[in-house]
Amino acid sequence: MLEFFLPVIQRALSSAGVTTEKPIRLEQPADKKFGDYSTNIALLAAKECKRNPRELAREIIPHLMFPPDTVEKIEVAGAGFINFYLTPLFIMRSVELVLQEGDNYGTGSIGKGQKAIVEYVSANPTGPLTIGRGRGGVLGDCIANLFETEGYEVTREYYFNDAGRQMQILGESVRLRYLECCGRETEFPDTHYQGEYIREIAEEMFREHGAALGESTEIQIFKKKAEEIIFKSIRTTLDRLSIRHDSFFNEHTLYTPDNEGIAANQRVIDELRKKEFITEYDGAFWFLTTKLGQEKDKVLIKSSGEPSYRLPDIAYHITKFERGYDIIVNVFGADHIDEYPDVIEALKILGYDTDRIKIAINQFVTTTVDGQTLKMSTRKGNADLLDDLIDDVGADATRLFFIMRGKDSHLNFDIELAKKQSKENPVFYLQYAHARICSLLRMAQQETGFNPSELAAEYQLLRLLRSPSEVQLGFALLDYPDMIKTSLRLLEPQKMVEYLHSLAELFHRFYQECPILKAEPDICKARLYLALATRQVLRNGFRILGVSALETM
RNA sequence: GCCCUUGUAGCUCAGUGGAUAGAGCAGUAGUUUCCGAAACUAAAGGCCGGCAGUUCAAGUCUGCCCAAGGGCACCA
Repeated sequence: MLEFFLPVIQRALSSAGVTTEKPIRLEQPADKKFGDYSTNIALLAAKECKRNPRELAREIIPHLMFPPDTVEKIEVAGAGFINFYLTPLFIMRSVELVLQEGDNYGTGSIGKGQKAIVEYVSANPTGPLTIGRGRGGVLGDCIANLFETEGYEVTREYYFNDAGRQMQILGESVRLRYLECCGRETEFPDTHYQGEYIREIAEEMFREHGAALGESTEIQIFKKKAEEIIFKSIRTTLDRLSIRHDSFFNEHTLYTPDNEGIAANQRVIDELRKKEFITEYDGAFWFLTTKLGQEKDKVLIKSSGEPSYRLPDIAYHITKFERGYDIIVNVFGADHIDEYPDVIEALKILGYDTDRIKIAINQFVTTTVDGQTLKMSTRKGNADLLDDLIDDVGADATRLFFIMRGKDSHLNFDIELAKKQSKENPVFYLQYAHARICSLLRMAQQETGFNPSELAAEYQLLRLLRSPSEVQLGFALLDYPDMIKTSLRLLEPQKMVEYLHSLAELFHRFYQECPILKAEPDICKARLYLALATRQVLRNGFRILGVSALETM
């Protein structure tokens, strides 16, 4: 609806000679008596022109030129709001629009010709995915979907490091477990990976090689094998949730010299040094963040000569700019929250446009069973695994639960609720609405020979739909494209979940109040149209969220 | 001690400086000769953590305080 209203309001303002710096905003008043849509632009502009807001609003209204049969009434209300009331016919034409555009309904062109990169998951292959990573993974996947829907060319990237110290420890952990398989006594340090999966990898190696690797202290072979197996398991888990990546970026490439013999990491050091933001002391190279008002400088190259994680992080982000992305989105968990400010500062110093970088941080997940919060521990490796959660509640519930709260909220994952087959469970409620429509259409086809594809000439029947529950449902359909834009702007798929829930609710009410197959033929057809359009929007929304549209339940 | 996030109905949560603060769930009272009741309707439920401030207008912005979670390495 933004696309419908904004140009009209814009033109009215200039034709009425009203100027304002403020962006025009269109909102849906909570109370329908204040109209279907409302804008406070007169209030905002009044301040700038030092005018009475209500007077100003009254002056603007005659300049609002809407196409015929669309806006029924325009009113000034309250302190100076301009409220718009749509005609029922215009609202019901949303049904026609939805059916004509089908799977494309809701797609937009904000990102046309632009490239976006969305980075998510990015877990190093040191162990199976945890539930916390899962939330970030689903969030990232949905955000990537939203960008695609708005016409961006999207790259979904996974950044990982298979060369660092943690990976050495991983290799060492496997080696020790392997020696145990060979019947040797070992001491397994606390600092090493405790999980059962380490033992499983060791056992597999023992099956393949017998005790032959026991004499070697070289851990490379253990590390390699562990990486291979763990990465495979990570990808299998992601696959179960339909989380895809089309690019895997190995941090190691940033250490490797390019054509000119200089590694990306080194370039960052060189460039920052030119800007006088690098100093060497205590045997290490420091990024002088104290010059930016921070308490401490940050180490970029340790005294051992190895880069700290910050250096490759900066170099990595530079590659995102160099690879020509217009929008750079990073999705990560709250535990990485302190990472990005330094990266951003460094990029700013180096002259990159950091406004193009958007960060989506998701808060932690706790799981509750019977109201009891399970304390998760990676060490114990118990209730923490994403795979176990998917086994328990299924992929659809896992995905939807991860994004049905704002990403900034700590998520309370109620396992029992996720399994319930009733309206309390939002996953169920959404899918039920879809299945119910499918069932209705199947029956319509049987009993009345209803064929959706043959009705193209009968859109005028929609004007028969005038009852509140019909009009409200139609109105909701109209809202879907704006909802995508809002979700995208806020990097918040939760908005979409909320919208779809209310859409499902409106459908259930309509279904309850309006007989469909028993209505007289023309009304029956019009209502089937409405149901069909609702199903289409549910499907389109489900696709963005990665939830399956079940035909029966 | 410092930084980030959160605090809104019994519970889980929406709320983009605007109108009488909204949903869902639970609880209460209703609704099946009838397309999926796996659903729907209605009433009820509030000191928006607290105190000050900015504004014509504050749940929303600012400051301080309280509480919960997370982060504060030459780990990633």
